[in-house]
Amino acid sequence: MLPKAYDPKACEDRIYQMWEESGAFKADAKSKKEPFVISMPPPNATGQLHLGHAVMLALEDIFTRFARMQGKEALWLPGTDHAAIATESVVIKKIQKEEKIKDPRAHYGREKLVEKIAEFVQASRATIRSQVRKMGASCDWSRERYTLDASLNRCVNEVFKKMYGDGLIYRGQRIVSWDPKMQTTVSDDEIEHVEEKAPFYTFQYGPFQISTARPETKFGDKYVVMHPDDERYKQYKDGDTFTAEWINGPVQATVIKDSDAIDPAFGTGCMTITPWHDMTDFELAERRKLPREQIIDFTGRLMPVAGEFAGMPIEEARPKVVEKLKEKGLLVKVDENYVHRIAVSYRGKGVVEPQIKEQWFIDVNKPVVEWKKKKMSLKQVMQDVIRSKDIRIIPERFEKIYFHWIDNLRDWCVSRQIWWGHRIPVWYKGEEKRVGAVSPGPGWMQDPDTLDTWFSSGLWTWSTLIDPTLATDTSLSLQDLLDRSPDFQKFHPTTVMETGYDILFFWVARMILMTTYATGQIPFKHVYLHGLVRTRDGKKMSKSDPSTCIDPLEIIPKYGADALRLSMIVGQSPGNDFRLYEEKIAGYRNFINKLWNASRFVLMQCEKAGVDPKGVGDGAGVGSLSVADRALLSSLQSLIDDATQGLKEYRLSETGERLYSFVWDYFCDWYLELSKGESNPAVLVHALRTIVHLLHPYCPFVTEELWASIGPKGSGPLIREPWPTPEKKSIDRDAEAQLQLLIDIITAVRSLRAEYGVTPEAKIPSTVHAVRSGEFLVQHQAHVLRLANVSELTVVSKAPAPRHGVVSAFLKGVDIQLLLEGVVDLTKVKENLEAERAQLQKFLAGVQAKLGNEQFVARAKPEVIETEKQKLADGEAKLKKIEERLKAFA
RNA sequence: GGGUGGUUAGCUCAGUUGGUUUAGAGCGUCUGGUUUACACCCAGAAGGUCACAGGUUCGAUUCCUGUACCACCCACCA
Repeated sequence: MLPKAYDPKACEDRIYQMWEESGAFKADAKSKKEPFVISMPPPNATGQLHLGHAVMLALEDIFTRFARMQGKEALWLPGTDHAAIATESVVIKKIQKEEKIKDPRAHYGREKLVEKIAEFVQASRATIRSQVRKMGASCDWSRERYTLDASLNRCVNEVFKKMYGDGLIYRGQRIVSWDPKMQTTVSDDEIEHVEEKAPFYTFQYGPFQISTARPETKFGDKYVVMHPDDERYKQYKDGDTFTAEWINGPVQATVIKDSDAIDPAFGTGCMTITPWHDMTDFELAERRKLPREQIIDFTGRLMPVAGEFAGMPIEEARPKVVEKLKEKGLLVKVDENYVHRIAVSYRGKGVVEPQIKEQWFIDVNKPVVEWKKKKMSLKQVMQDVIRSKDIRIIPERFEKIYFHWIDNLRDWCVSRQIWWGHRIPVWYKGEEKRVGAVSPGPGWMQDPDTLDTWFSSGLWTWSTLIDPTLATDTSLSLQDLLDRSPDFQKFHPTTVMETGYDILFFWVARMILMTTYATGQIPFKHVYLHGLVRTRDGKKMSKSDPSTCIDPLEIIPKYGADALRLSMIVGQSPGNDFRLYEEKIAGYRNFINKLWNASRFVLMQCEKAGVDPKGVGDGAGVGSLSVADRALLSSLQSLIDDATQGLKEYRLSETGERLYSFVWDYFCDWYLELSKGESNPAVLVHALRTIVHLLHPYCPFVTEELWASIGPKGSGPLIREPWPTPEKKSIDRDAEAQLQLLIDIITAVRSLRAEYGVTPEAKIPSTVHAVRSGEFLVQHQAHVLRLANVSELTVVSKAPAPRHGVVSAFLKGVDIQLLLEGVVDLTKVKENLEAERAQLQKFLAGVQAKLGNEQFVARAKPEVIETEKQKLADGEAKLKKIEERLKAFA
């Protein structure tokens, strides 16, 4: 016999091990079955799993288990990401703290530091692996990958080479966002904008007044820009020169008229430019072929051009420069309330300084990509796959956001000045340059930079499917690798990419870019974006604040992985953030326990009847069915239908709720209660088996544990069981309607009891007393019941302590319709019926109008029209019945 | 500055192309209860002008327009 409460701690690890050893997670590339593939977004190998990962794992596991049970060849490929900047900065900080080494890069040198990072990553990957298992993730560990694996590195190098050959990768002097703290370039997407209040100074610059929040960059400014239509400056012409007294003496300055760079309504309407340290200024300088000069070095200190300020860090120099200009009488005014946004590195949190550097870029506008028999740019391909619906994003609104992002997309800077990552496969010897993974010979030096981490993760859906043994054969081309890797052939494109909406641009867009280019295929058919987990107060969960932060590793032992999974899935809709807190998780723990106890009850009934639950065979020995049995079997069919349809359409929350409500509100509260009068063990077992199947993707552990007790003899684990299909022959709407009527009557009697204040001591028999007295009427919907008639029911009730007095009678086959006779208050009934008729007629007219509407019919899906027609038919039948009954009154 | 989402019961949220939902759930609150699984339970109750203002419609929480507040994203305001 099962214990009184479900204990997840005692089962989960054992069950997971059983699944893993049974080979159920392992996908077969030779299988003839339709593939279903998810590439797990690889967690950063920098530490621990958090709730964001837990949501991802729960969602993807549900998709995968459902597909597997549906008979698809399901592959869920797990892995980890080397997370270049993030990892390097974590390890450097760690060394600084633990080993008290100020500059770990200088201290250890490249080779040794990379080794140390690799060690750290090894440990972290092991932690993550065990944590993913704790969530019950049914992923194929035999195919686990890591973004720095040799075979993935091969793919990175091959793609780089191909892009270089196509002229899509180029090296150039461009303005980039430089993180002086991490000493590397960061990409546009790795920048956060933080609001900051800073004094906004206006200075006299020759005859002009210019404003700036960054006077320390202004040493080399020799151009003053204004809008060509600005009336205030119409006496100046483009190219006019003048001499202005400036920070370190007079400068020769030139007037520039430009309509793109300047907003005449802002400030004084004119500005000086600093092309080396400002994006807009850089672009203007590029257009006009203006000279540019570096003012701030790569460590964030002023260069010799600053004269007496040279060598000072920015924060120190700024007030001093202002002071000097003030002394010279050039400070016009200071706005202390000015608020602007400063760029901060997402990872290192250092203030980003635009700098001009030689970097590697991917050209997103060059139309050299072969796609659908046309030459397109990377940008165009990225737009095309979404616009043509090759890839569908869920929820759809993110498509708009995606397009907007692409419209503003500029060339992607892929080189990083850090050591942890894929080394750029380019070699130099004097002026010569070669692209390749290995040195072309003596005297060649490899580019010291590494690639942006998203370069390799952009290949994730397919680089993970390349056969690692083939990847060692350097004679093969990229196309050969794709053609000859069985996994790639079977499992690509993947089915669905499930990830947080926060990395739509970072990652999803980049996978589309890299994969379409490198393989000629889309990386995935669907993108399912989940929301971010927040605290009860709607704040972001942060590790730095443990009071608000829920750690999945503390929750799982306490409430079980199943409860955690449900709490993150039900009540959550794609693309929207959701709040998680302990009471919610406890609520689903209660549900798991309810299911557990319902199963105990079923097993007890079997024992009582001398039936072996494992011996219950589908179809055989069911015995005679009561109305309640038929109603249950019938509603199970619609449940299967709804669950299947819901999961197919990724409506996980709704489907979870439907299953929850079926189990608790229907199966437990009604069917099991009715079974206390008289039970049919075969039906009980059959129903429970179906329920456990349908719930398995959501809560795999408890259902698997129950399956061990109720599954047929000789059956394998639940994870391998086929998904239930509805049986038409079990559908019995009459039985459902009759049971519903019974439920309605019982409910009505109960509320009657409450209304007349029957003493609590009287408990259930009080219902009977009330009924027997014949004084009370039950008014329910259009029916007014005289309870004297119902009193008949008590006679046939034989249950020792009937919880629902009327129930047993029902099971004995008393025709419920009889109860409706002997109506007392005829006028009331008539009124009710008439009201119901009026409402129904109105409704039917509405539905008819809808079906008659051409626009609706043209736009609606066939199944929607079907349901509308069904509504109409049902309504008309009901109306007919009402009419008949009304006729009786005449 | 541009864009997206949100605003439904004390709290957290559902609500599938306008009507059979006189607005639903979970938690919390209150009342009553240990009954052949389950107190991680059972039976009930209270609690909502579906943010506001207009419009379309026979009918709007649902569609349209505007307003307010909240959140997020994007952008080169010096």
